[in-house]
Amino acid sequence: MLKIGELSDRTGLSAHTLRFYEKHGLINASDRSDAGYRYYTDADVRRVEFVKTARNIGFSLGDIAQLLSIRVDKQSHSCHDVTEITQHKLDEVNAKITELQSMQQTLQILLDSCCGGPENATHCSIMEALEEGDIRHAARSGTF
Amino acid sequence: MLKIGELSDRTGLSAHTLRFYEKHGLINASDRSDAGYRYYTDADVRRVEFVKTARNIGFSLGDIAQLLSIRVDKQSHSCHDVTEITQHKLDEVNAKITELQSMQQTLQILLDSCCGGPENATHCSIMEALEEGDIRHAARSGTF
DNA sequence: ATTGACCTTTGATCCAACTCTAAGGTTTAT
DNA sequence: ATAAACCTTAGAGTTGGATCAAAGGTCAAT
Repeated sequence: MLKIGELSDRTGLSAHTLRFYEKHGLINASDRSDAGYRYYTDADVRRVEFVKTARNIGFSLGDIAQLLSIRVDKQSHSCHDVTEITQHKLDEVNAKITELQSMQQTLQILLDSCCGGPENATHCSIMEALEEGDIRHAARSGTF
Repeated sequence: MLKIGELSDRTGLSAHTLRFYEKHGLINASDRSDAGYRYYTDADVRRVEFVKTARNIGFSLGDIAQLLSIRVDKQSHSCHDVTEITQHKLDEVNAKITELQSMQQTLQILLDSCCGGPENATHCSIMEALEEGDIRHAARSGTF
């Protein structure tokens, strides 16, 4: 049985983060000491590693909660359930990429249009473009 | 002279957002009534439009603050100053795209590996991959 | 004069995923 | 016995960009 600090060492996640994941229902200590110390088993370690892998791929904690609920009862879930979550994430990622590529294009056009030199900015074409506001295909929705 | 609601109508930004921008130093009312009502000029409208355009491209409010300080004194700034901000943003966008493309690849590989059918998830290859944790090139850093 | 639309301010709330603090209790080694 | 290293909790703070609420003041039209 590992204490939280040992689980932290084992998984590379801070004790803070592990407690945070617990609060959000992703993990749970298999046992507690009389004083309330969390004790973890090897199965708990594997669960944390699963969470870590999913998080590294880019799944949200909400997605991961769903994946975990499939994990504990694979019999009652289908491959379709799993691909649905995965596909949804992929759709999100693709949408974000499209948005960022649009920004990228706009920024590149702006950069190409400006000399970038030590001349003063009185006639800077980037500033003029921002002033005009006639910028093509500027995308925006999420946070960046 | 426009009141904040009129400026809101004119620019499509809510009065809330306009006050928020003011609090963050992006804009300012040219005048106030005795009762404290904000009054805006056409120059203010142009400034708000500039902010809107820059924000639509993807610049952060901090970036926009810098661009605005160039805008009010173009003489004292160079094209280089402007391209530096723009290039920095482009670098950020490119980094984010790279990260997302890595996620995209991983997710696509996962999807390709799974039948996605009504079979139960006992041998689902996505679940197995998450369990193994041997997923190639999973990227992660910023928020997504 | 009163209605209703507008305006003011400060400060709270939201999102995600942590990250940290305060104030204290426990365990282990010396 | 005491110090170091660990653990506990509830709750606050972080980032960015809003968005809203509360509680009240003002203005234009009727």
